[in-house]
Amino acid sequence: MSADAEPAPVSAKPPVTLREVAAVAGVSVATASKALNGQGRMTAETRERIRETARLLGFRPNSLAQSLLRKRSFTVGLLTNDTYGRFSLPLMAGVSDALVDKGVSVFLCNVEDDTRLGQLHVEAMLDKRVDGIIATGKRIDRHLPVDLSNLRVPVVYAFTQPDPGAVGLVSDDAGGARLAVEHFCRLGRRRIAHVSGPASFAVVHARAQAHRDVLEETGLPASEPLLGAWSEAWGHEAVARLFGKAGREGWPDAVFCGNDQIARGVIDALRERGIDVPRDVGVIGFDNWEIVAEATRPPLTSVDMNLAALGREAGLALLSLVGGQPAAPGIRKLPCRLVVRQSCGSPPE
Amino acid sequence: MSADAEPAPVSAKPPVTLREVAAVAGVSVATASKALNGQGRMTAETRERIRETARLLGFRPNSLAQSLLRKRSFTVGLLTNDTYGRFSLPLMAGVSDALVDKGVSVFLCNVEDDTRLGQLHVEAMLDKRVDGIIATGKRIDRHLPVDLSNLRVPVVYAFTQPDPGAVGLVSDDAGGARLAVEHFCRLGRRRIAHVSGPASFAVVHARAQAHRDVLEETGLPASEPLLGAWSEAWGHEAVARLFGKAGREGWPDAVFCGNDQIARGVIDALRERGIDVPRDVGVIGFDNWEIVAEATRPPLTSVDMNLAALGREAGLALLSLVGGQPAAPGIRKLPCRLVVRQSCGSPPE
DNA sequence: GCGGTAAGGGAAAACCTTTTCCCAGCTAAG
DNA sequence: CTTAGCTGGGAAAAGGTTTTCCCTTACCGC
Repeated sequence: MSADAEPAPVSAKPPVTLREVAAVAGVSVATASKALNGQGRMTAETRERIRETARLLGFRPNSLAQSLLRKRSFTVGLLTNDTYGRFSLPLMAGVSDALVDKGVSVFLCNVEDDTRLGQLHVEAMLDKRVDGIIATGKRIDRHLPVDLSNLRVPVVYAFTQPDPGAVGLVSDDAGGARLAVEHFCRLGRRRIAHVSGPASFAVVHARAQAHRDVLEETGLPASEPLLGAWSEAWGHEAVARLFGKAGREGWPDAVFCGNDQIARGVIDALRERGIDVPRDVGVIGFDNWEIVAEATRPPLTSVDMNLAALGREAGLALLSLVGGQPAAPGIRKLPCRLVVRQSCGSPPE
Repeated sequence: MSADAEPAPVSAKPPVTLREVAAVAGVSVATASKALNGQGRMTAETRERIRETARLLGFRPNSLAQSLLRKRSFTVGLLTNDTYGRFSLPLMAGVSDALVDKGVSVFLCNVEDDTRLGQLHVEAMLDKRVDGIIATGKRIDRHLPVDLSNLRVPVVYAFTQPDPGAVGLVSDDAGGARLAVEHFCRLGRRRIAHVSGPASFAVVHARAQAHRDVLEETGLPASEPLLGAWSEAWGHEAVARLFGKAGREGWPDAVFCGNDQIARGVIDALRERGIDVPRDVGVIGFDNWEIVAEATRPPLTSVDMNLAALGREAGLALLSLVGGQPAAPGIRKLPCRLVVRQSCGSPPE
């Protein structure tokens, strides 16, 4: 029983190889390979016999060996600096979703804001012969802290600032803002305020401009956006500014907020002042961060950036680049959608 | 100029191989390999010359070829069903952090709650010859929807229910609860209530038991936990129950909440009733979800599960298993820590 | 019966690196 | 001078698969 005495490592036997399949089936490895890949010529019986043998033995081809030869690893790298963020998660899920059933796996690399770490990850990915790289971040007007411009593999940028001449996918913030403001217009709101984040964010200006545009197109009174922080506290303060002055006449009857946290602050502050949402004032947020939007009282209508779809598109775009299809460089904007809940006056059907 | 006319694929030349380095340095590939890996015997000059050549040419060894030979791919798979969750992110960051400087990359696989998808991912990972797998989820008392019990590679479970006989790492919820309740005791709070999530969660019972234990040890009056949902709304309702009865004497002077959202609801509800936090009632949450804890007024003291550390430990544990070290099977509980802010009465500092 | 052709299958190179031997040359001891 | 031992370096196999040729056999028409 000496065989039994062997200290089984972690677990049993090595994987079954094509050579073994061929031996059992009584053919050469070449024939076995061709049988399993549907290549070459042989009788249907031979092919079927080999296939059956492989199935019986539980043969699975060694991806490493395949990749070495084919020069395709069926692996891509996903680079992000949004460690804890809620933007990268849906995006990653979308990427993974688009790739999994093409047999492509995703290396997740978190580079924080550390150039050295980024370099390290990129080199590791290239060493492992990824077929391509998706770069993603936490805001669309900033570069990742790592240079991806002259790599041997294609790169797609999603929700982060692309290099010039590269393929980039971002959400259409202006379009999203239009959705919100136009929704208010349709509901008959006349004085639509805009409370947003810091002026250093490009999206703040894009959304503010869309807000202005819609007001003008609709013939509503212009209103300057209030810029502050991406926080509940700023929502409170903005309400103090907007609704501080006496005389309801000057008050807005709708507030479009730059994110859901601001919106949450706005709604809480309005309630504290006895102003009813949505009767007196409608509120719409941005990001559709469900856990916030649904906990808000009343539940918050919000603009969703469709990040999972963005991720899917990024995955598909990368795949076609890897396949050799030239993709049109430049930034492609994907539409947002409005998720209507109860904070804007329209009953959710 | 026919060479110029060639449609450059995506980008230039193939990577430089060891063979080329050897040719340029005027040695055999065997010697080149040994020079770069510090193996074999040769004059210092030869070794240095080869190294320099490799550096000059920008040689990077092909991981695929190395892995094929060494039977180590320096990749691991990370399986999760917590797509949008805030638990898996810090955990993943920890895992990645622990592995990156050992040259190990991480395949991120999101399996939702779909057995078929899980199977697909696991097979893809095994085909790609991952060295091991880390399984993680959104709660520690549920299995992933996929069987990892008889794989050819080691598996470590982190923040999810492990298979019997496997290595599992979870947060010490009871310990975390003790931290919170004992902190209240030290601050002189006498009537410490507990508002938690649904009874179907194991952690709810573990934390409730710890709460009871500390009260008993300290000689404080017992109090039954209030079980509900993981939501702000439940926090509001719990306050209505706890503080509804007339006569302040029966009111708690501290509430330990099962998560930060409940705590947020509790604090908001208390404020609406004119009960001051932390003067009249101290509140402590669980999870230390910073974006919520810091937006709460006052900022919320909360128990942090140290998920990044958990992830790091999981990564290291897996690595040692891969290295052949037998790890003690069973569940290891990692300590939580209390992050003190202003909601419990102790000034931060 | 012969030439031609197509079908069925195999040998071997290729992918890139690591590692085990082995060899040639030299030195030092006997 | 012989032998042992060491030094510096190379040849070749190994790892698992794919793919390009090539060879054999059988069949067909004449």
